[in-house]
Amino acid sequence: MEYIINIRPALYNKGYRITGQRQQIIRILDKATDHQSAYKIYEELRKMNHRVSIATIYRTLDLLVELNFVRRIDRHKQPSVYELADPGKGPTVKVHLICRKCNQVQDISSSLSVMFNDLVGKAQLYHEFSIEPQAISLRGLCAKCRVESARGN
Amino acid sequence: MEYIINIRPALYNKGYRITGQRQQIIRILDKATDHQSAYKIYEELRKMNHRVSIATIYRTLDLLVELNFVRRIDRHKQPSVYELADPGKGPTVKVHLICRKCNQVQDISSSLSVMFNDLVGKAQLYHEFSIEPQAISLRGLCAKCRVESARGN
DNA sequence: CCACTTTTTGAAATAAATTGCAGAAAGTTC
DNA sequence: GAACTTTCTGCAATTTATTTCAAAAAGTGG
Ligand SMILES: [Mn+2]
Ligand SMILES: [Mn+2]
Ligand SMILES: [Zn+2]
Ligand SMILES: [Zn+2]
Repeated sequence: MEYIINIRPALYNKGYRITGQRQQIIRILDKATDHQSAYKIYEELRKMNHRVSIATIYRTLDLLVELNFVRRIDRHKQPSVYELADPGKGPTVKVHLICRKCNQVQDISSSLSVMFNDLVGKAQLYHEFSIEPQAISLRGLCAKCRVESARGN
Repeated sequence: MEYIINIRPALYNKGYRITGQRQQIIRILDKATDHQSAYKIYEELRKMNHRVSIATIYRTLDLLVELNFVRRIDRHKQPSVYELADPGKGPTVKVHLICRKCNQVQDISSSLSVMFNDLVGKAQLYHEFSIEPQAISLRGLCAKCRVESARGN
């Protein structure tokens, strides 16, 4: 909620401009309860009669990901989806389970999430590679789809 | 080495056909010491006067990934690269460090790799989600690029 | 508010990845 | 190996994502 309040000065301090488009895009992500694709954000804004191009959505999401305000969740052969990263609050790496059949995106439990973070921290130290807050996508089959594909189909 | 020997019967048993294109693509992956992109494989085969289309390369890689013979390493804004998965040999999930500046792909140490695998196993049990052997991409800055971006530029 | 510099934007072009479809090749049965 | 069935391939079309570039907007300092 009111995430825009935190991002605005952060953008400003780095010399990025506070444009209407950027604010609207952040607002959409902030209000959303589920993960959003670039195109979904685009449609949403057009519905509200805001003037944006899809290119701006992609560029803004790229920027927010680079600044670690947003995580990109990569689904193969499906458009990526995005979520706010809430820096400061807990683990920075979030793990998602992506079903390769129904494309559903599921968050991993928070305790496992903490363990993943610890491990990523170790990898960072060992390899002297600064890993950035982000989404890890684990692909596979969800319980429902596994049952379905087990019995034929 | 001679990886094709293992894949051939596996394909056959699942009703997939052993085509010249598939065998050549597997051979390229097998001989390669580094990670290969679809286009690189395409060029390689054309150089050797093999008749293939880029669409077939993509389709074959998709198939091999689905059958867990190959891992897809996703790099954002750069074509994905691929490596043989060597099922049977050790951990099934491999973690890669991808530098967002120079796009270099680095393998994680094998001991950390084992730890990641254990954790992925736990996630699989807890969420009743069958996670498939694959590549996890961790994005960030490699040591070299971090130094460079630290001093201006 | 005006003049000025720098960043950002939309629209269109381009690039990368995917898909539809008709012909070709693989596998099967005699 | 001919006839037959099924899968696969190449090509072209399409979709999705990215980039280019001139015009617009944001920020700065009168
Ligand atoms: Mn999530
Ligand atoms: Mn590797
Ligand atoms: Zn599913
Ligand atoms: Zn680098």
